[in-house]
Amino acid sequence: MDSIVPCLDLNLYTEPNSSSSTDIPQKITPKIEPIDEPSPFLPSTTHQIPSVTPPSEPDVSSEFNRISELFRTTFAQRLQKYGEVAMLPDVDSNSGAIVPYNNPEAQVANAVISPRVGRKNDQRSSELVRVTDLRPEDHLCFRGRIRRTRLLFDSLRAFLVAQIEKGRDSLTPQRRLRVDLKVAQLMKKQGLWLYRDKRIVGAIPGVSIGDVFFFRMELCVVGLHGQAQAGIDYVPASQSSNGEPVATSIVVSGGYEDDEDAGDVIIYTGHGGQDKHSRQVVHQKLECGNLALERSMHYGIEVRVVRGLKYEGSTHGKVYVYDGLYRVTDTWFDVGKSGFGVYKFKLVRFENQGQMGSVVLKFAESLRTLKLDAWPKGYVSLDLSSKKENVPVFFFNDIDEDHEPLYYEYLTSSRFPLHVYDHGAKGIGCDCVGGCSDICSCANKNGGDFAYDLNGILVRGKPLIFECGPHCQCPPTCRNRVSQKGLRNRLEVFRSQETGWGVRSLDLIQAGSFICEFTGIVLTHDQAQIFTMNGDSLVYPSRFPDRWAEWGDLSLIFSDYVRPVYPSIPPLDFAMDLSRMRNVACYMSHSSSPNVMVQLVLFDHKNISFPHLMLFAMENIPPMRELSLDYGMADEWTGKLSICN
DNA sequence: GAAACTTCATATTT
DNA sequence: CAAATATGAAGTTT
Repeated sequence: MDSIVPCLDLNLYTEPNSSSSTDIPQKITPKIEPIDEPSPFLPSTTHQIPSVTPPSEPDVSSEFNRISELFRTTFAQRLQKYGEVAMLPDVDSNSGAIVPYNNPEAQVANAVISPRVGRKNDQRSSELVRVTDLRPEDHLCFRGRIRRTRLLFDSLRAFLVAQIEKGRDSLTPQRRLRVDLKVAQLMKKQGLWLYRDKRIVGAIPGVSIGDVFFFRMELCVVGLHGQAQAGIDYVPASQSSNGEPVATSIVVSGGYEDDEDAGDVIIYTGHGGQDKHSRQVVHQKLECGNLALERSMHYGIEVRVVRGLKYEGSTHGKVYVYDGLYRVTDTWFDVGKSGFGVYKFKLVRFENQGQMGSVVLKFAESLRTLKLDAWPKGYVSLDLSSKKENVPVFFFNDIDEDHEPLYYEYLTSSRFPLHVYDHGAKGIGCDCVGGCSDICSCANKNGGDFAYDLNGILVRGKPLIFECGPHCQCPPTCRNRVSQKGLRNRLEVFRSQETGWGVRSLDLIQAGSFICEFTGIVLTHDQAQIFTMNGDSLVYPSRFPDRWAEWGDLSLIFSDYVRPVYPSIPPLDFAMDLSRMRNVACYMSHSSSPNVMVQLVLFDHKNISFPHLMLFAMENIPPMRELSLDYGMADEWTGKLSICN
């Protein structure tokens, strides 16, 4: 069962008319582009290929029409010739040619990621599998694996960025470093790239539609798209059981001028034919990814689509969004805008998939500038914080008339008992008048490092972080003030059928960045006792598990990694009263695989028993996706995750 | 806009 | 002949 299709004639793609190959002119005139290696679908006399410019000459397009026609008829002929044997199952077929995907048990076993064995040089397996019908617990398992992998990628990147920043002085010229590549390389060396032992056709288990990636390499690491640069990923002919390549995923990043992206329907340009400056300068050939995409159409193989989108706020102005599965429905040879031959592929999105992530991103972005009367129905309040936060906190409910969140006073920062501040200002802050550097006394309290990189990304979770604060001499722009500055993303409290209340963001939140504080009136142990007797429910911060330890846990990369234990702090012994004053954080739902975590921070006083509860993103959180926290509650799946590891 | 960068497929050499 | 090595093409990020 390891072959995807019965064997075909391996000579299918070699030039059938070998006698004529020596007649092909290498150069005719500077204006005419010879095709060095004619595809079998082109006429053997290639010197009639149209001139470079101008593209609009009538004989040019007619010549291309002729070639295009020939291309089509050759497809048809081949289909006629091989169609009856070369059939891969469609999604609903149970021919079994793709290694088992009708047996739920087998699917999981089949696609479980195991350490590479027996394969040399980190090569990917050529074995095609499709993973379907995941049970909820399977999905959680795969999701967890993706999550841990991405957590490692993101936090390893933050770590390396911080290291580089630290070693850099202002005199030496800045080296341009590709930290993303470094991260990918390190992870690959440790065998941490996912799905290398199977080629997955269709969805990657654990990757959801709408998942957002900041780096192209991250797509490789999670197995979504295996090419570091090329837009078409495929099983090469040499690895395929029948000698034919098969495409499994594409990235639509706008690098080709002839692409037409209408969302559900994409006219995708094949790759090749470009010069260093991404201009089409020669005709494309039907080979590599182009041929593979054509084969995927022939066999009805679904293709994953990732879109590269412009996005302000990303370090390089671009993000990648997984938009789901498409099928190739048509292909033809065309004259591109620059006048050279390009292969085109029509891709149509499968129905009944979730909304496209790229659409959600664009929608959330459009809300920035949209007039209020054009907003969707359901916005009860446009700012729960009444302008106390930097950005509005929206309140959305299109389900019922429950307006409860409106009835609380909004608290931007936790209110501690007065005695917490009762120590005088001596020895609290640093004296870095001109801005903080490595020798800053606050940095020293963190163990000699700043907890954040220059972009404000948390480098590594710690038991407690010391930020500079009101008692420091440094300016408010100091790099060591991140969580005290309040919201940066437009958050939204919303009514949900499943979770009652929930929180989501209208902005894309990058992994490792600060989201908001979890605020309330802080009660000492004794005060809390009295409250509990009155029947009021309180939140006990000590119940939040140490999720911070996961952010920046590099033990899989560096064998000498030790989990940070400094500074050691006593167990939290206070409660938070949310009965009158609260902020957006308390509406976050619980999850045992949360995308938000608690990091304790101190900045306006020095009592380590009463730190602020600051919330940071553990993943890249796309707009409109629900934020979740681990409140330390038992989870119904907890006992069933043993198949994971 | 140029340089740095990595992977992969294929071609070539040992 | 298999393994090692070289080359070119792919496109993103700084």
